[in-house]
This record gives sequence, C-alpha cells and structure tokens, in this order.
Amino acid sequence: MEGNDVDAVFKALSDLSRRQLLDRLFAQNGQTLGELCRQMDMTRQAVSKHLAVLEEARLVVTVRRGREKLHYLNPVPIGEIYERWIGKYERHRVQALNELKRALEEEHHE
Amino acid sequence: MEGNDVDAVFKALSDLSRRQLLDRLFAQNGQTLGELCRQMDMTRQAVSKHLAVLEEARLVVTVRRGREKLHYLNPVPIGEIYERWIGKYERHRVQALNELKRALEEEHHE
DNA sequence: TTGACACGCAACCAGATAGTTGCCTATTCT
DNA sequence: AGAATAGGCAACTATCTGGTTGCGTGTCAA
Repeated sequence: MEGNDVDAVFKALSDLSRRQLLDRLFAQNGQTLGELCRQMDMTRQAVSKHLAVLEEARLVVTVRRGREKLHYLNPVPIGEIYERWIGKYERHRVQALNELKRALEEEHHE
Repeated sequence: MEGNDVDAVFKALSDLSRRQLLDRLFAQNGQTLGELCRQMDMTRQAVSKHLAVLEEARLVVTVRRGREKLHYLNPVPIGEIYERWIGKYERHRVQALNELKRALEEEHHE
C-alpha cells in the first residue's frame, strides 16, 4: 500500500499557492507569517491556513520566537514521495514509453 | 516560474483513487475502462471521470480499439515533476535539514 | 500601562470536486 | 436483426476547499 501520510503531502502540493510558499521558503528559510504574507496577494488568514496545511503534511516545521512564528522547510516528506512513489515510476520510464509507443503505432496502421 | 501544466499533474496526483488507477496500470499497462472498474469499488462513470483527469494531465494516454478504450501510462509528466520540482528540493535536502535542526535546537535551550 | 504588532480562532460564502443515477451510442456476437 | 457489451454524456447532490471578514489573545516597546 501507500505510506500513511503520502496523501496529505500530495494534497498539500496540489495547490499553487502552497507550492509558492514552499518556493519562498526555499529562497529564504525561516520566514515569519508576516514576511510570507507580504509576498502572497491574499489575506494573512488565507496564508496562515495554507501554512497549516503544509505543517499538517510536515512539509513545513515552525518555531515560535516571542510573538513571531518562524517557518522552515522540512525536506523529509518530499524525499519520501520521491523514494516510495515517483522513483517507482521513474525506474520503469523507458519500458512504459516503449509500451506506449507500440500501442500508438499499432493504432495508426491498424 | 513553474512549468505550465505542472498544476494539472499535481492536482491529478492529489487524489488517492487516481493514484490507485496509476498503480493498476503500473501493474498491468493497457487496461480497458471495464477492467479498471472491476478493481475500483465505485461506479464506472466515476472511474471514467478520474481517468479523464489523468488523461487531461497526460499521465495516461488512451487508444481506442473497437468499442474498447485501452489506457497506457505516460511516464513523461512524472519525470518532469521530478526534474523541475522535486529534484530542486532534493538537491538541498541536507542543507534544509541542518537549518531545521539548528532552529529547533536554538529554541530548546533558549 | 497603553498602544502597536504578530498571530490565532470562528463563522461564513462561492466555487470546485467526487460521487451518484439515468439514458444514449457504438461495436461485437449469435 | 437483435441482444449483449463497452463506453459516453448530462444532470444532480453532498462535501471539500480556498478565500473572506471580524474579533480575540499574547508579546514587545515607549
């Protein structure tokens, strides 16, 4: 079967705004909610919700510092997605492409 | 920026049923709608919709054979996701982990 | 201590999504 | 030709999702 929290990670990654947030953290790690908001063209609450989703999927880990909340990338879940899921398909890339080619050719001069 | 159809691929992958369909095709490529339905515990129409989403994201390519529709995996989009997106994060895996560790430690003996 | 700042919580809303049912079309088999 | 099979289309429904507004709480600085 699938790893148990694979679903949360895929769901978290399925939204453009959340991928952008990851990109912002990739550009500069450890940013506060406020800093991330200034780059995001939506209300603070919306950004906060997105970050909560990312945190739930453990793609982001937070640290409180006084009244601020610092957000850090956690590379582990993406690594697991690659190892357990994407890698599996990548390893059969050539085979799948050949099967596909053959099917399309047979169709054409049927 | 992101590749233009990255979003469709991530959205397609965000649903468990669709990932299961990809797994079924991974186990046996070139299956018909009917064959896939028998393994999926939902109506044929629901499965058909899921396959349409996968086709829209070009994760699956179809070939008509008479009244049947054969479904084949297309490995290209997943490869692109890896190359352009996942790989970027994987390459900075160790660095991100170190930043995270340091932040968590500073918090503890603050 | 008072005000400003950083963030959290909850209610609400519109549109997307995942599923259903019902019916129609096209192909194959006898 | 007629029945059975494989699939497509459309309408409908319930829930999920991404966003908003409004207000409350904790922390810092003057």
